[in-house]
Amino acid sequence: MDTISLNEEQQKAATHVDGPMLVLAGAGSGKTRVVGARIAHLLGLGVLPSDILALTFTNKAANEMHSRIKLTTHASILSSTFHSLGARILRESITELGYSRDFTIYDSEDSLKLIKSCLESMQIKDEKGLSKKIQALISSSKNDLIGPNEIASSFSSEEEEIFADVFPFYQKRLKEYNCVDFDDLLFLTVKLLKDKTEVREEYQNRWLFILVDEYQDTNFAQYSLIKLLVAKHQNLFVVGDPDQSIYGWRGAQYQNILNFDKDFPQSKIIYLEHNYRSTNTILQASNGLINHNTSRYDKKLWSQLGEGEKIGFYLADNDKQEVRFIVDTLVDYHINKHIPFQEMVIFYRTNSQSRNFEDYLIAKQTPYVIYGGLSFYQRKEIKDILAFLRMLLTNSDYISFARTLNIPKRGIGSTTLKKITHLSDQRIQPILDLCQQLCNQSVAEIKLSAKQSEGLKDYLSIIAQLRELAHSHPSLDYLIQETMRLTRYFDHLKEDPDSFDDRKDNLEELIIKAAEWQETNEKGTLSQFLEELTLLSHMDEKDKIHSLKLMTLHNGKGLEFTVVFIAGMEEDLLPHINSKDSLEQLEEERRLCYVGMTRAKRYLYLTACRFRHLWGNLKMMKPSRFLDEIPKKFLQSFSNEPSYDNEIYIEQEDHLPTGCVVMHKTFGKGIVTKAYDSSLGLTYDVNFVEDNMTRSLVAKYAKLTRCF
DNA sequence: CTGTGATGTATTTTT
DNA sequence: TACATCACAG
Repeated sequence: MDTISLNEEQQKAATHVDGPMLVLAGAGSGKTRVVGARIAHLLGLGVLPSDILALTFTNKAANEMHSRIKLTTHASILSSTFHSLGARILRESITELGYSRDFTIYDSEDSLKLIKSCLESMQIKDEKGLSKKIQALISSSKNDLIGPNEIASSFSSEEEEIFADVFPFYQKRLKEYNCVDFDDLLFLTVKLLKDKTEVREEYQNRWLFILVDEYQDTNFAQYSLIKLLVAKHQNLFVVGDPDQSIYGWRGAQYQNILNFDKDFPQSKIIYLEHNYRSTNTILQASNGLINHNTSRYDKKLWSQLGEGEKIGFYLADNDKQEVRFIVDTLVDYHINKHIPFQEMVIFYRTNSQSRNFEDYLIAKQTPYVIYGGLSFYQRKEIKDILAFLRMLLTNSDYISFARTLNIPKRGIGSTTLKKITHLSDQRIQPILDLCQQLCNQSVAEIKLSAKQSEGLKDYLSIIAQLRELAHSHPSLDYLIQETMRLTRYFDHLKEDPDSFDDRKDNLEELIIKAAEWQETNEKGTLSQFLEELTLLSHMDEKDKIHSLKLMTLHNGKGLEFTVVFIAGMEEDLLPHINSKDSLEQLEEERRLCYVGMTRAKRYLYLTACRFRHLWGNLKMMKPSRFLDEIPKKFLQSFSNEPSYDNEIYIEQEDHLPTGCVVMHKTFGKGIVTKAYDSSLGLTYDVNFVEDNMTRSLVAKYAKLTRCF
């Protein structure tokens, strides 16, 4: 890669060789190029590709880095996510911790199921989302490197008390099943490196140059992993931007980036402030916003790309209108300004906001991709088949066992499953071994009906047949087809005719993906295939070209688009209602907005609604405070003026909840039965006491007063 | 055991 | 709204 087209600061970073370096890279300052150039520079000096490790947060970023280097230098370096690196180290050395090397990786869904089963065994009722709260507590505990036996003994809530009991139990079960969860990939790896000297030294010698992208988003476990790996050679090169730290809720500590010079006293720091992406308007508006954060180092991003267009602001009456405005505008840009759809993005705070867009995009026949939500590999039918495949590699993975046992229906329901689990747990006997035993001889604790016994035999025979097949190294796609054939999976799917076609398509897609994977990974094993799929994220799915993209603001990090829309710029949505408790959280919301804005190259639009459908109700929204924080001179309003007096309308407290008692001048007392959005605006159905009639009344015309 | 409808309950971001 | 769990009937 040529370093000639780099600016002075970029060059300094790219030609750095020994010792720790921090590159504070503002949005759009060309950090990807710098990292690529620096690796190329190292290789040019004779550093071996195998000496270099590049760490990222998503597989997408890792793959891009890998191909970038491959393209410019023909060298193949190890470019990996933190989690994949953890998996790699554990596959080599986890026996030191008493697990076996063929462990299974549980995704969040699997681990939640395990937590639920732990709660059941401990006879704790899973109500009010307890299991999910426990899951979050376990996750953050592991990310803070606090193990199940190191939990503090004072608790601020009942949940925490339960968590303290469940965590050790959960972790014990994971080990018995020879499984690790996502967080274990970091937690156990750090534990391994900390506790086992030989293992630590081995990995400290393996990579002589380590690069980390998005350093501001590292949590304590990731930070510790890095520190352990570079302890010997100290050749650490990190890139990041504290203003783009948006994963605090997941344990990320942007202080890691601010403390870099203290952690690594010999370090050099480079500031990249020349922005090559956005117009000055977009940049200054973004700066104006982020300046409202109190705890930040001042940074002055500048651009030479000229002033550009003003930032568009549109205040819609309701969410439907917002969607129409955004999509219509994007289509207009496509047709009249000839901007390709893949250069456009719609950002929003929460995944649920994507639904309205999807409906309208389909209606308008506009090509789009939604990132997030349920990813391909999280779909029920895919996970079912993958769970069968997992059973070929383990006798003890209870979650996959429980998932597959009754497919197709064998008359073995939850009661029997519980009995089997309980006994397997008591005896510390792998679940499949116990089932084998149940088939061959009678076991006093569990009596099976003839039908159940037959069913269990059938299940075990399917697993045995597939294992034998797998032994003869068939292609993955054939193995998957055989799994579906033997389990008569399509028959199972036909029980729900509505979803059958979709699910069948997805499974066919899975077969194709497996075949493709096999082609690119000739020596790849089933175990590697499954691991890779588990560690994929939403962003890793293939780009659909010529499509406009929809995603949450979180998923926008690291991307850039010619046209950017940020929808739902409303109080309680952005900043999100759950993030308003503390200044710290509020500032993270502001950074999130900043990240969204700085994705834009040329055109940026912010939109908000006066009313929005939220969990089945119409709710009045206030424009986001962030809009006020952007200097007015950069904004241009496209808002439609409502026919009624907006001021008065806004002053109105909130809309009337269903079920509340209201008074009307002519009809008297009534009860609100429904609130909805008609063509005339907010409308209520009111059932009046006097004549028991329900009338529809438009809020802005009918004067309804609430009675308490 | 399994399927059904009622009932409750949570709606932030994800490797 | 929409999803998950629960209670109950077949």
